[in-house]
Amino acid sequence: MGLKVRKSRAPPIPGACPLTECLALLSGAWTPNLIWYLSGGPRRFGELRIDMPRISAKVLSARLRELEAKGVIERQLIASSPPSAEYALTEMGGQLLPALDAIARVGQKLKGVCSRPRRAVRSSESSSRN
Amino acid sequence: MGLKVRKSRAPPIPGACPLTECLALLSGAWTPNLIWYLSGGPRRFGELRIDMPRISAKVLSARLRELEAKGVIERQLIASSPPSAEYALTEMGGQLLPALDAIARVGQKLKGVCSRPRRAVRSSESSSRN
DNA sequence: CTGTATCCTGTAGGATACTG
DNA sequence: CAGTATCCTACAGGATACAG
Repeated sequence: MGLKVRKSRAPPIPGACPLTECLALLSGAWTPNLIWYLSGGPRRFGELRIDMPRISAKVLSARLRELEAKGVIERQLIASSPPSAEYALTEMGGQLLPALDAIARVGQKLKGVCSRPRRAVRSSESSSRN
Repeated sequence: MGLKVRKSRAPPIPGACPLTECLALLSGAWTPNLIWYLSGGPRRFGELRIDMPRISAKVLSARLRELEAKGVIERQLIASSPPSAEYALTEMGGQLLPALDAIARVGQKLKGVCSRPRRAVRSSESSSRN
């Protein structure tokens, strides 16, 4: 789809405009959405798969690794049974949100209405998961 | 390059988050930069090729057509010899700038410094081009 | 100069199957 | 549940050549 703000094979301009590098952080068709869904708080692998039904496990995994390597998100493995993993934006990742908000805002103005992800609290939030 | 916020084959989420549709406007590896360079005012085909040395004529042409079809930019053919064409952001296209600025701002904060495109006025600006 | 037409390649991402 | 490994395809984009 759209986001094709992805890691393009052909790097546009050497070191020209400031868009390039920042956009590189968002490369990958799913990356912006991924960050978007993490903006509401930590999220587990499986939950992200539900948030983005059409993403394949392979790609989700790859994007998460990339973003982790770039310092945009953090992974926390929870040793439990079944094992789970939580992903959350780092402080740096949070700095990307204003930009995504701006994009979303334009999207709203240009067409529809929508709000930041405020999904229900995880079902087992206050109960037990360990 | 980065944004690969491009036209992905696999549309992320059906109609979920507001990012998707707006990002679709920016699809294509060069699109964000293209809009960026047009933000400083009307620009000719050849000038854009200079702004983005590594883009191929084919792709530049394709992106321009797409953006024109989407109502983001306007094309003005100037019947002169040699013939020239000017591309400029439409009002709608201008609405995308805040978002791009936000992205650029984050890029700056995260790494370097850069400013909006303020290239020199076209050489023949005040001279003759009929 | 402003494009368009071909051809070709790299690679992002889906599907599926399997592991810890 | 949380991933990894393979395989495969679709398509974005570069190079080149040509056209108005």
